[in-house]
Amino acid sequence: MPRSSDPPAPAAVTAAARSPTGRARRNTGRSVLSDVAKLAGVSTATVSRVYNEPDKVSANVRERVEQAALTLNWFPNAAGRALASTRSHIAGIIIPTLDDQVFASQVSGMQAAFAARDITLFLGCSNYDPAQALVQVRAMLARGVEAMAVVGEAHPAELFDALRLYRVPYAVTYAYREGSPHDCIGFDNHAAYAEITEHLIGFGHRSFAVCIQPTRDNDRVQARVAGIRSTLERHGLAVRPEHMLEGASTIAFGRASLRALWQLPGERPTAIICGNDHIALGVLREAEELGIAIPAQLSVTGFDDLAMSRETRPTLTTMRVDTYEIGQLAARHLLDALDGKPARKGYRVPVALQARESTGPCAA
Amino acid sequence: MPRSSDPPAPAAVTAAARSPTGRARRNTGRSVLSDVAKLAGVSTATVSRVYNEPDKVSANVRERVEQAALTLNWFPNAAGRALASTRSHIAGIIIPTLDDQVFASQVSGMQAAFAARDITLFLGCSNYDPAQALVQVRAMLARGVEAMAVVGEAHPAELFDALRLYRVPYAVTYAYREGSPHDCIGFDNHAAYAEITEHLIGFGHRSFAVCIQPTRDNDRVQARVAGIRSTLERHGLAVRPEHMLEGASTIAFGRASLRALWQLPGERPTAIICGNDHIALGVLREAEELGIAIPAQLSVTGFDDLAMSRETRPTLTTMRVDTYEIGQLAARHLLDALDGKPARKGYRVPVALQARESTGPCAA
DNA sequence: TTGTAAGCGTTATCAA
DNA sequence: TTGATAACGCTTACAA
Repeated sequence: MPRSSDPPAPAAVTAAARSPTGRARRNTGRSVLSDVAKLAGVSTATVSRVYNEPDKVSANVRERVEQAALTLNWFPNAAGRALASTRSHIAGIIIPTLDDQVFASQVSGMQAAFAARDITLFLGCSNYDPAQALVQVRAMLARGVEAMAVVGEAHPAELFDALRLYRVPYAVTYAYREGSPHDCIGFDNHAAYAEITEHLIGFGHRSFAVCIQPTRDNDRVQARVAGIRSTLERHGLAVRPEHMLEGASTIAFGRASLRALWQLPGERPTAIICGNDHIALGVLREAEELGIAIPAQLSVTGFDDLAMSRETRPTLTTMRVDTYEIGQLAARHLLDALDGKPARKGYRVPVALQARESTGPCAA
Repeated sequence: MPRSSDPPAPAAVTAAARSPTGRARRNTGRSVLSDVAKLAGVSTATVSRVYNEPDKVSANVRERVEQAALTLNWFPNAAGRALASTRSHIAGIIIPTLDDQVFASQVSGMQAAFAARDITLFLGCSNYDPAQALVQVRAMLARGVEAMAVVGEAHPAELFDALRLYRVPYAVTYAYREGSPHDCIGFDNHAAYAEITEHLIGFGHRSFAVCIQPTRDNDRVQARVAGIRSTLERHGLAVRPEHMLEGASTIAFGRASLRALWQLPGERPTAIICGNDHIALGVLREAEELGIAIPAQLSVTGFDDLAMSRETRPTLTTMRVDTYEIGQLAARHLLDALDGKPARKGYRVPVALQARESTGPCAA
């Protein structure tokens, strides 16, 4: 066989490299397992064992093989390995976007936990588009992922169907919902926003505005809005339609929202519940500009507890969530599933309200 | 063959599934290409063509194959495909950490650009540890990545040797250095900090402090410090050793640094150059606490131009870098290399100084 | 345009 | 403990 690592051979070999009807052998310059076997004077099976079941090989042989591999600069090819075994050592995660720190750190947590078990992570971003998420999941299945994590439940049924059809263990992250058909690893968005709402109602607020991310195709945000609504309802309250604003999770949206709310005719809200700290920071900033006293005239809440939120004047009341931990827990949950361990249905990760200066008694 | 998708067969088949000396056929319940071929009544080659060179197949046959694939719920297995062709359709990127937005958005840019060409991205985080970076690169090579991006040049020689040995096109991102042996796609850290320093010198500052990330194993930060130093030197100036502070890129480090600097005996700096906006935001915040007037008493600069930096009082002078674009450019550069297009040595991405309120004339 | 069959680099079964 | 070899699921050179 005309391998680069073979001993020098007559030119005629080139012709012999062609099999009767098959194609010519490719010459990549890369050594393969059989080269190592030849150099070490053992069979391919033995070389394989050295790397997969080392203690089934005598120390002497093992050393010879490792030496040979080193000289030839060889390491196992993952595609070949995946094909021959049933394991790909690949897991996948689909997140909406890396531009949001909460998802980035979730990926970070999964990555670390999987790496400790020699599993590499395929990353896909759906850009909040269910269709893209489905495409990405299909691509990952084709790549033979052994496990998958997807953010949220708001995905096409085909997505979960495919995962089940191919028996790939998966977890829904970031969101935890009682009664979900999936293994959820995250927090209860509904409860978290109910808690925020109660916190404000406790201060005597009765007129609320909400500045939040787009609800479309986003079960987490929908749950949050539902949490706010049902809590208010229990107190005989509701958010006026014109006080319900959806937009990007940016400082700019927060600023624009407050300005718009303040220009509206009629009664002004005394509390604004924001979809995250970026939006809330924008509201705080615009309030300063408009001369609105916080919390005297207006209470503001965020979500995520960015480092910045402890530093603003006034400091921001928000909810702390450990997304890195969510990633780690999800990875461990999936690893357990791969190990055939009895599976828990999921984990509810706790959130912690950080009551700070931006919320206070209602003046009105 | 005992495939789940095969027509019902006599029980005897189970025995026949064993080849004379080989192992039994695996029964995964998953259809494979040959199942599709059988169902469509064509050869395996034809099925393959339908997906790889569709116009070499008659419309009639193509339709039959696609129908069969649909019924069997089949799609090509990436490992098999990678093994048979020479393409894996995988690229890799190694970044220090996802916790820093600049790297997260770089990954985001690469991901998008690669996805448009049907290439999936393997993600690795080195946690600023050269040894981990090397391990990750090796893992990616084993997985058959077709191209790689690594952040920065400060990596073990073996890392780049391995990449070259296996002829995997790679790019060094985030940093651009004239005369680098690698294809660099990023900005010139040295020049960027030289520009910041000149900006401050132009305001008459002569006593500087630097609050920056750890320089160890980090060529980008080293280049920044060198940029500051050489610029000062040209003006006969230097940073006193006690005014040179290294630490995490956090608000907390910024705050602690300013407090420490202000407690130091001797002449105080009139300008502080920070390694990024987080640190600078901390300095700004602590200055407010300590009653230090900015920029009257002290000028402060950041780096990265976070959205927040436009919103603080005073607003922060900083440098804008488009890291998402760096990711996109890197991906395109690597795609060009894969396409065999004439390779540019790299790209120098521009940075733009955002002169804002936190810098001004030196009062001293 | 379509079919045949070797070959991609491993693992795993069975026999020695 | 080690070796021989089929099989993993696909692509591709060549023949038809």
